[in-house]
Amino acid sequence: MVVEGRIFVQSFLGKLFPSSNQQSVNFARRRNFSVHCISEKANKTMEKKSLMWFRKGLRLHDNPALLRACQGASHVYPVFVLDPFYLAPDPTAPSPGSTRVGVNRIRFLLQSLENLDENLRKHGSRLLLLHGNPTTVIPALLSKWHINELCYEFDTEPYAQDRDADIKKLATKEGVEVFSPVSHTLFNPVDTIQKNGGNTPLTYQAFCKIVGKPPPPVDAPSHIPCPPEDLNNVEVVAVPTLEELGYINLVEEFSPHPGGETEALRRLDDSLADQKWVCDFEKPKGNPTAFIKPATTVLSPYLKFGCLSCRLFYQKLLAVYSRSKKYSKPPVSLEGQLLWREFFYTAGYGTPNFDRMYGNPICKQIPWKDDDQLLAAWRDGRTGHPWIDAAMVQLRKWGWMHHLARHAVACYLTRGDLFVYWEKGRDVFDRLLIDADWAINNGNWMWLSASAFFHQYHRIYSPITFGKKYDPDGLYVKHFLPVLKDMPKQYIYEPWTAPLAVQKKANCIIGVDYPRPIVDHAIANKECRERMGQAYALNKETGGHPKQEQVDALNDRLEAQFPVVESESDNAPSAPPKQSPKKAVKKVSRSPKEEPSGKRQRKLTDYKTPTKKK
DNA sequence: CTCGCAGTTGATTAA
DNA sequence: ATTAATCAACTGCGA
Repeated sequence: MVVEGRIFVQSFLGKLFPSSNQQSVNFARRRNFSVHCISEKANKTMEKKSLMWFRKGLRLHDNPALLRACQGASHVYPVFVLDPFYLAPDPTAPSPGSTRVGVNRIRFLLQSLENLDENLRKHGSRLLLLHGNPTTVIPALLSKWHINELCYEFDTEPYAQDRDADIKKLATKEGVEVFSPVSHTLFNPVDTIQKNGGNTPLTYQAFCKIVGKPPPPVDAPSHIPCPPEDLNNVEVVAVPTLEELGYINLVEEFSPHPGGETEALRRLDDSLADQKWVCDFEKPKGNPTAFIKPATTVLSPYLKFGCLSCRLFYQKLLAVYSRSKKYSKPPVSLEGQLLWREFFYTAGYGTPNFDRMYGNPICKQIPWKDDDQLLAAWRDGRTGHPWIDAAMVQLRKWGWMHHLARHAVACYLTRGDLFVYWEKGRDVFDRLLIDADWAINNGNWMWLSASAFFHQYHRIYSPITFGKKYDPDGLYVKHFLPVLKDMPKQYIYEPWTAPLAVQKKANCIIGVDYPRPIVDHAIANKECRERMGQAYALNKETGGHPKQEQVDALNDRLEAQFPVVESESDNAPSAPPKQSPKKAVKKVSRSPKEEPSGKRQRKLTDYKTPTKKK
């Protein structure tokens, strides 16, 4: 994959006019000529007509593909192709959105497109929006509009690589010159891997040593030749509204982060204006429960869609640093965050099957559970652990949560408590996050599940104490889980420990209005660590590459060691769980003997009381 | 003033 | 980019 990628990229970045293609050579001569006589009444065939294909990179600033499209062109056609599969409502999905994407990210995309159109119109141009599958639409447009240059930003994701390879092949065959520069990332992952002797750097340190300084951003084009009035019967559409796409009666709270280049640049300047905050920034010290004013820049969704150039961000950030004698450093600094992004892009580009466990050479092979009930409880914010559930509700409603909240819920789903496949959690994030980014999301899920990059599987975030240490009053929980808004703060992270009278007074009966915890963390995390220990041992024995049968066999042994017991009558003092049968409380327990709820209850009651002993 | 006790803080460590 | 247990060191306070 790496080798193929390198050859592929060099073939169109290194040589602008592949000599193997006679038509391109001819075109190159014509184009050089046309630059000189552009103002003359030149023959129509000498005109350069460029199609600027937007995918990510939804911006005018630092957009080398757009800049190139504009150079010496008589017409530039700025195109975005809306894929109906990406947009169409899926009524069977667990939350509003299409099969692939939650409604927040669709909305963010539509806002970004609207803003891109506005910004193009300020230059006398406009966005040409079409519905369809880009693999068929783009080649059709090339011939309909007699395009002779196709420009788009290089994209390293596997889906994009395949799509772009097909389109480039077709375009080149038709004599269309293709220009596809790197501008979504600071560095070209191809170069970085090459600099590292053909090996993908798999530690942050190694990566940082290799890369050096990124190139500066390029200017926005000063002049954008407009597309002609006559589009040769090609139907373009206005940016649709959510309602027009079929999203009606949406009741969910919307993301407070609107899309668009203009908003991105405003937020960038806002964030960087506070020099002290920028220079003191240390990611691990951020407060994941801060939600009115988040503890980070929240520029990630703008970077994901390319509303904001990471190179502009980097340049402006270093300008702020240069005005200060002291500032934080990677990996924890803001610069460090941009480098983490690059690190995962490079790892994702250079690693086969980066988005899977099987067939992924850097991923520990672990017999995770394929338990849809546990997964659904986690996904829908009804694990019974308020800190986890609040974070998952924030994800669904806002399409965003703080990095450390992502750590907490990812750890909980995988190696910390539920032991469910990291790929299942990855899918949920990929659908709901407005900043969902293929490389970063997969990289972080492997990190948090101790499948790759990070291996200290004993380091488990507590679903009770981790949130509490940042927000002892539980304001974050109460905002996203209003059912708990009247629960006294000493019980807010463990409401099942509240006496029934307290639950009644708070209008929240545990097991009725809010679920009981689906696992006892004290027991579950112990079991998870045991499972991880055995899985790591198997990986070690087999040189890191156990066969699938060996993983399955270990799974069978672990299932025998840790039988799943359905809870019988729940005679805890705080009322029986009624709710739907789907919510059957599953307990993870070392042995059935430990099951009596009296004993379990005592363990779970281990919280600090404010009362003093005498 | 000192002692004992209870409770806190911080470093260390094992899981 | 962890937590909980442990222990030494320390604090506050009443006797």
